[in-house]
Amino acid sequence: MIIKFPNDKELSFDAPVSVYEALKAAELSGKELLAATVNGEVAELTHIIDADAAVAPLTFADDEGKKIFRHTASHILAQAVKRLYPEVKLTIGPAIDTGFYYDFDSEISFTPEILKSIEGEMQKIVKENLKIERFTLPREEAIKLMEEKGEPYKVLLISRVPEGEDISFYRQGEFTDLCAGPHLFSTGSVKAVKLTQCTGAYWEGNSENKMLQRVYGIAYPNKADMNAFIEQQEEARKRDHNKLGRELELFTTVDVIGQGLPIMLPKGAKIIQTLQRFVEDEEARRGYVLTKTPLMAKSDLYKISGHWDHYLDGMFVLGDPHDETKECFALRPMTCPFQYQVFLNKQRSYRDLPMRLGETSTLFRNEDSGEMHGLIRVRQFTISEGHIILRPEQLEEEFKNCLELAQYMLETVGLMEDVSYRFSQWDPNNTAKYIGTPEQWDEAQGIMGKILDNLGINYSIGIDEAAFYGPKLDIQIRNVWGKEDTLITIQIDQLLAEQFDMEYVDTDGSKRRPYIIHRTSLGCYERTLALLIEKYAGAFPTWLAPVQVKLLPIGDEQVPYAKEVAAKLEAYGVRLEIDDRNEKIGYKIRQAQLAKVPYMIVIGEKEVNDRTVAVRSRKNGDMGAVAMDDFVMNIVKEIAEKQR
RNA sequence: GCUGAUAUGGCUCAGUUGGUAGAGCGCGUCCUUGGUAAGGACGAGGUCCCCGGUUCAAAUCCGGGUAUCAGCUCCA
Repeated sequence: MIIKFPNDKELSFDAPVSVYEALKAAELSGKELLAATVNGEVAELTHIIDADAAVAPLTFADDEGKKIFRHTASHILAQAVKRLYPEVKLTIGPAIDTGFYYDFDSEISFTPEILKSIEGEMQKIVKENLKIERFTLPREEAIKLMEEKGEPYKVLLISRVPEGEDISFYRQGEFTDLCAGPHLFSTGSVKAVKLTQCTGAYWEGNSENKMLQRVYGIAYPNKADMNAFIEQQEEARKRDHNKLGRELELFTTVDVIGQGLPIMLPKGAKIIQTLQRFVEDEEARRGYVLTKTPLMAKSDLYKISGHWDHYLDGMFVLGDPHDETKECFALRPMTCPFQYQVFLNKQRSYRDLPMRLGETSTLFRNEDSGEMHGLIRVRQFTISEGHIILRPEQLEEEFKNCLELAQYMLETVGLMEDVSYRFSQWDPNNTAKYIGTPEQWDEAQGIMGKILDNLGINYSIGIDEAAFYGPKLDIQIRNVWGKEDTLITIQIDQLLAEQFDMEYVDTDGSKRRPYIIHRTSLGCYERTLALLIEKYAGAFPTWLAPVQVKLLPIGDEQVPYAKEVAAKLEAYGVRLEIDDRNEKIGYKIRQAQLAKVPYMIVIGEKEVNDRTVAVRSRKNGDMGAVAMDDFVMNIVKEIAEKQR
């Protein structure tokens, strides 16, 4: 048989060989070798090759290599836990993007000290350099083995494997775990390992199930790589909007106001106002008309829309919903049913369509108490909301326009490069969550899928991620920690139009049901601000910066000229501050730098006499003396063009 | 909502086995200051998250809230 290798070697073997032997023969068995691919399939080093094949080595640099490495680390964790706490029940332990975890069912909770001791035991197991051996058992024997070992979760997992299939196990030293693999050759390769935290996690991710203890860890082939990762995490922490946003005095929270209800401080409010004006102006340019609808309504409205049946838990209800004799209100969690009343105001003709309604809309959602997070997840937020009511044949064109608008917004604020798309669909097995028939869902999803494919959007599919009334295109943004959140969503809805009995008179005089696109231009401002803080580490582009220019007179004598420069800038709407404190100039500069102001102007005697300003830009450093009028015109231009 | 942790002046944190609080930065006044993490002197500022309990005595121990953080679940 002939084996091909990526280094263009082709070797011939007379008898079956292990992957390791084959790679060794091809001089590809370096110290970094972790596993391999055989004809593209991941394989362990002990895997035996008995036919022609293409074999390539896998190291930690490969995604698959990382996965195998981390998964093996999770087995070492499980082994260490079983050594120290034999009564703990094992469940599952996969590799994840940043490391690995293992879920345990344990009576005692793993405190940081316990984690430390488990980590110590793991290091022992690594030193012991235990061989990791795979073996299989028939189903019945596999169940017997796990029953003997007292692992009920493993028995459950095996019982789900189809009859007749052999079950694979991995043994390292005294420890045996049910596992599909693959794994490393031995425990000795995991040179650097650290347990990072222990938290609760539901068995099988279902909040009805028992809560297990999830131990998270990271693992690397060497200490240097691990330390580099830890350092990188610390850097990310410095950009964390929840920390930086408070330090830069953009927002704060107050106990007595409550969870998920941030206070926008003047600087944060200024950024949001800038974004909001940008969005509203751009929408007006694109044919949107402005609406302003109430923040609350009687339960009657939500009963028609379906919110009362499908979203009641998410709403703040004012009054007693069970008292029929009194009016009951609820704060709005979405704008749709309110804005539809604009369309319903009079009889509509096809000539009115598409009707593009835009509103800077404040919404209220009663999130569970553990869900709130900085500006990312809040209970009250303001979104660039809008609904387009249209004829079916206008759907594709309008959808495209919505996407184009969203992309233009993201491009302008600088978030476009962190974007991914998710086509959020309903779950036909979870019909209680949704309104409408399977036929209607198939239709709406079919249309949306076709539009997305026509546009060439590279999307993932999220099952059971749809809104209760229709499918969504969610534009996801990755934050500093690599976590994804939905920033923008564009949805196709035919069901709420039906609930509200919306119709228009078509060209032939017949009445037809419109389609509706729910969409946002730039998502909700709180979340957008959070992502921007992290994106720019607080150093916003000039057009967004709450303070665009800081004037730093060197002494009292220079203050009048500073005020003259300020007046000139302010006449053009430039946002500025004058630091006229009695401090050394170096100190003032330092303070302005900490505040991440885009431009600072040091004004000394020379500048006053020459009618110039000594400009120091955040981006370009010391720019020297510039004629005052030139500086004013340049910064005005930069702001107007929204340069980054 | 669930699991775990945390809560001390504006910020970052000390506070030893329970004996009613400290530092640095920041803030204010005055002096001094022409250049990138810090000139000097003086000063103000704390219901030690809240409510109960134990105790002669609670920032410290216990219970219940509230808020914050990490994760799960849920969501823009």
